[in-house]
Amino acid sequence: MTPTLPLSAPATRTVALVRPIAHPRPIRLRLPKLAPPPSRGAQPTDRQVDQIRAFNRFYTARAGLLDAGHLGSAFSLAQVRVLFEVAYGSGTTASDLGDRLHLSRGYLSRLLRDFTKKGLVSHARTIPDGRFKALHLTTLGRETLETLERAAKEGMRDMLAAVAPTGRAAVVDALTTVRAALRPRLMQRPLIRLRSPRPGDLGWVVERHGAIYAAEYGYDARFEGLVAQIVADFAKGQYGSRERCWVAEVDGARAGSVFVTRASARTAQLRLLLVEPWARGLKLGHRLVSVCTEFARAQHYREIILWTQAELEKARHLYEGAGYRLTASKRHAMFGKPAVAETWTLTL
Amino acid sequence: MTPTLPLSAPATRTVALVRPIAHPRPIRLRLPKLAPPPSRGAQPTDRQVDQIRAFNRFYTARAGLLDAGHLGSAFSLAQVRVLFEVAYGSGTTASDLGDRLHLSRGYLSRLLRDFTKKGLVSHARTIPDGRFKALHLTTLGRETLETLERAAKEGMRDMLAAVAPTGRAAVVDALTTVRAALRPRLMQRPLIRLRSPRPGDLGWVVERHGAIYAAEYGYDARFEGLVAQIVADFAKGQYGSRERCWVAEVDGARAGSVFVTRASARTAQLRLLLVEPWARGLKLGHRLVSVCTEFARAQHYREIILWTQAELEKARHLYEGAGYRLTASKRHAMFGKPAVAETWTLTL
DNA sequence: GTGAAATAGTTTCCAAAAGCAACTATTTCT
DNA sequence: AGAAATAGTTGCTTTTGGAAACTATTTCAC
Repeated sequence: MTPTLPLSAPATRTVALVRPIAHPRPIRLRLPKLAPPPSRGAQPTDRQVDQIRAFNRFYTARAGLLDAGHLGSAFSLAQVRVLFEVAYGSGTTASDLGDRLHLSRGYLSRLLRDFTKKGLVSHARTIPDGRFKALHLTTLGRETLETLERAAKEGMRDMLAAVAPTGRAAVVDALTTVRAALRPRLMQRPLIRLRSPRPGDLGWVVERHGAIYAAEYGYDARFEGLVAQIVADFAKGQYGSRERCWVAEVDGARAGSVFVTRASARTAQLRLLLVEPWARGLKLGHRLVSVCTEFARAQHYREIILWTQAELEKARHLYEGAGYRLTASKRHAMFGKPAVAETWTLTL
Repeated sequence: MTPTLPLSAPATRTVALVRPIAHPRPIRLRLPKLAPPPSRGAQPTDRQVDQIRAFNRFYTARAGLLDAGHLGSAFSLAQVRVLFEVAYGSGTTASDLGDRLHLSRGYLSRLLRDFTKKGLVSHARTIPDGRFKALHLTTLGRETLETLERAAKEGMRDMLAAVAPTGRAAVVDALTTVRAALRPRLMQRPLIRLRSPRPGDLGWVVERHGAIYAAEYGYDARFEGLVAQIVADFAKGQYGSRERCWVAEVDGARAGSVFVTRASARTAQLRLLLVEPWARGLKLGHRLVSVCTEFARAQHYREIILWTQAELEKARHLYEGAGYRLTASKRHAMFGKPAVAETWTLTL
């Protein structure tokens, strides 16, 4: 499951060299000046760490405390967290709760006792194993939590309301992405969805192709431009429902993309298959390729092709596993370094 | 300071209507299916608030506590925060500190007394107003903090190291954007920078144009495609150093863009001027337009033009203030609704 | 099966964390 | 000059939350 690169014409594009002729300033052919990508080794850079810490100082004080809704209520932060966890994972046990909230067994026990006394929580020794006590919120408990939640939501709503309305989506998207990316591996199965593009998604595809291929393979600005061209052509909608794009979401955050375009009346082309580095290993690439094959079949294409680069090892495996076969290859140096472009074909 | 829309040809583009001819399935001309933008009123939506809260629960427990570096040290969270604030705003007073950290005066006083006793903090009654005491870290204090910071950095580094290397930049970018967007107005002057594009930035320009104009003006997918086309052309680098792009950063987060392209040998064109909604009111638009004018002059263009839409009120004012004059206008319906495209010109 | 070890939860005891209100020292405002 | 306000300190208090000893149940080894 790797991003892969079904891109435009493998034929070497001739770049017109413009020589200074009659202009006040000599014109050099120069790619739009793209500052070099900040190099990234195996370890996060100091700058990255500093940026994250700046965010933490700024954000956690503001949102972290505000978010519980305990301010102004009769409950402490810890109490609210417990109440919330009981509600969320109804039927959990005390020790499970302690693990999740990092509270000592003793303290937690006392908190729960108080809640029981106040009639917010009920616990019954119903589970096969008699040592456990399954925790549940009573109706009163749910109502109480409801109130707290309302306050918390209000706080967050106010925070977000301070941002210009059309800027809010950017904030929410960003946080969702962070959450998905930092999600601990193997913790719980993430929710994966394929959906149609929304405004901004086409640009996102360009951005991520540009950033990821620059970082991983050292491709230069021309590559990002090429992706923009492909996306622009797609957006023209020239071939109506015979072309299509999907965006893959992991836990609500954009994590991948793929396009099917019309190469000819009988040939479909899979393009711009991408999987975010942080979302690899979830079989996203596999699902994206599959949906393309299905679509191409449903649209009565006779075959589906794709262009990729030989160096994209994982992508090649993916295509091979999906039934594609290598049908052509050609050297080129389109993106700033020698490479081999390949054509793969799947007969439908 | 508003985003504005110097975009492509105001002439109405003829859309070829393809009629079903000899194909198994009727081909309808259809824009790539873009799901409608989630509608946003004056208030943040419930979904947005929920997403943010999901992030908070996930993140603040993890990073907020980890980030102080107090774990394993002899200091409590509060102590580290105080130490940090003293170092950061050297010379502040105790009450200022209390406000920022939300600690009671009494508690804070005691913490500071302990620090003084341990020789980490010095306070002198040097300020004109003898009631205050200016706080400073001693050399020992700085060394101590250094150690704590190192631990904190290590924690964050580990967290980030769990993300695939090429995905880290996305996480950092996202958090930086959030911080910039939520920065309290009027609190402190943000750091503004104009820089050359980096990999991914061109795509970002497309994305933000698509998302913002869809939300604010209801433009459809064709608009985003058009932006992609402009960006793709720019990336071809056909006119070398006579074309240029700037990305505006606010506190390290991308907040705006502008391009100058070659319309003809003597005419430059300002394009894709954009200011993120959350960054408005910082004179970003003004600076972006200025830098274009300067560049066009330096490149010996005779005039600089731009295309925009009549409905973009703030942008028009911006251009007018920069010396541009309206030289042509034309009705069209390129982006899903009737609009008036305008050409503005500035003779250099 | 039976005792030993392990696990879930409870309780007691205690230390640290942190607020409150009364206090001093200085400044500012009549 | 005296009153009111502000910065900081100190003593007293409550709350928070951990450590370890304790009970109840289950599982494991023999």
